[in-house]
Amino acid sequence: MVAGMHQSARPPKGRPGRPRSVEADHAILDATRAALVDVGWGGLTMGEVAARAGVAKTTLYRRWANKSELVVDAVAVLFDELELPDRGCLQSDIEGVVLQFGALLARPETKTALMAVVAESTTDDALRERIRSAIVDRQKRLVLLGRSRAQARGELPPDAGGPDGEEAAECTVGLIFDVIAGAVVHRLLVSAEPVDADWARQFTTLLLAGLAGLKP
Amino acid sequence: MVAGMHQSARPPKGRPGRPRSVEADHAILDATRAALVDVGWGGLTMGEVAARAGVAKTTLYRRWANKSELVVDAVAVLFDELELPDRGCLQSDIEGVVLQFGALLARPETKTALMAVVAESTTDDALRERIRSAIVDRQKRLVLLGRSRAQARGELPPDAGGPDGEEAAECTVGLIFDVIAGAVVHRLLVSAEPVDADWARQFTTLLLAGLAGLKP
DNA sequence: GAGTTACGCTACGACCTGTAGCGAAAGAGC
DNA sequence: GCTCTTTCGCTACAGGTCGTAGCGTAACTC
Repeated sequence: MVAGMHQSARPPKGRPGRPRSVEADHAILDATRAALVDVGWGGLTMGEVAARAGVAKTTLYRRWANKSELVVDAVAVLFDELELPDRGCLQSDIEGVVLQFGALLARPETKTALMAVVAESTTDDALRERIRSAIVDRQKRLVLLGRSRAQARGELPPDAGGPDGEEAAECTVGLIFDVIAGAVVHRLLVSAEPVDADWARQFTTLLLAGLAGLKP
Repeated sequence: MVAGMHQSARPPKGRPGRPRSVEADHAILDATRAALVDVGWGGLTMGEVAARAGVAKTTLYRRWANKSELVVDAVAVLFDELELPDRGCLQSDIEGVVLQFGALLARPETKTALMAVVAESTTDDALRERIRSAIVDRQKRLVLLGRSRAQARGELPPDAGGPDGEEAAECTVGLIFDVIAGAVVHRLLVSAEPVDADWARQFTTLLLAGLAGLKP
């Protein structure tokens, strides 16, 4: 389990009253993922999650306002398993993380849930913020790490030292993140084709060399 | 209006019986888009669409099996407006289409609907096929056109003539499509930041020159 | 005119949502 | 131990949506 929980309120302080059951938390999130596998986002209901978790429906509503927020927390922990392997060169590092991300998104829970909550977040600002803090922003670390590692190896130029250097670097990180994550998501969910070693290599080559240098 | 309709069955043949009302078709699709703007995907109901269109709810169900299929047809026509401007060089052509695609995805109808139907399609094969034929495949023409135009200009190498040349070319087109569409979608819907001229230029530069040549 | 199909309307059972009220359980502080 | 506070499971509920069935009527073909 990772440091930060994403729940609405986190009362495990030394305050009076019966504390919230941590087992119930785990049971609910596990049940949510299991139900997503079986019935998908469209068929998921709060009642069924409660039944699977062996918990009253009211308990769910005491912690999450609706289905979307629950599902975000249920799948968020899966994304924390991602890590950047050190394979010695930037190309291999990127291929590795692309394959990991592809494998994660190929799982039925994440596949059906991620796009759904993103869709819902277009009309729900609180949900978008929750997605950002619980999932998206946490994964930018991979881009930052890979970037600094490549800079240390001399594969990428170091950060510009100028006054706007830092801002430009952050902007570039966002761009790279959108390109990598976007391409993998689109390949898997829209084009519905697998993210395998061949595709990862081809994509990474394009990312590193560009269209101009694609066919040497 | 574009050549092919995407409806389930298209009976305007010379067959007996009362023909389906074309005005009802348009009214329903218009009402669907309008309702998407007002209430978003989550708040959209078949009953409301019917009421807005001035049509009985049963009429909707006679043509579309569910909300997802209706929405796919409602937004599909918007994507046919995309076209590849001829601005003289590959970089400008790509920037132009990226900006167009970004503007289209920034509209509230498409923003809230596209991800939702894709999410639903992960557990509904018929829906995925409908999305593919009504939206996705139709836009690959842009990549193909831009590619052949760039080849004619000498900006990209011509198709390999070998036995696997055609297959490799098709594979590359798919890759480029996933990268462009994926990056724009991710930027707009996940990162929730605008696709403006600056970003389009930065992204296109990365796409053409690659990470290696990003900061000259 | 006969046959066929689409339309609007109403009604309906099944389901999901989100909330309220209750008594019981599980902690903190004294 | 005792009180206070909060959570828990349970039941019940109003409101809304889904998708279908049945009916009489409208529109079109042959």
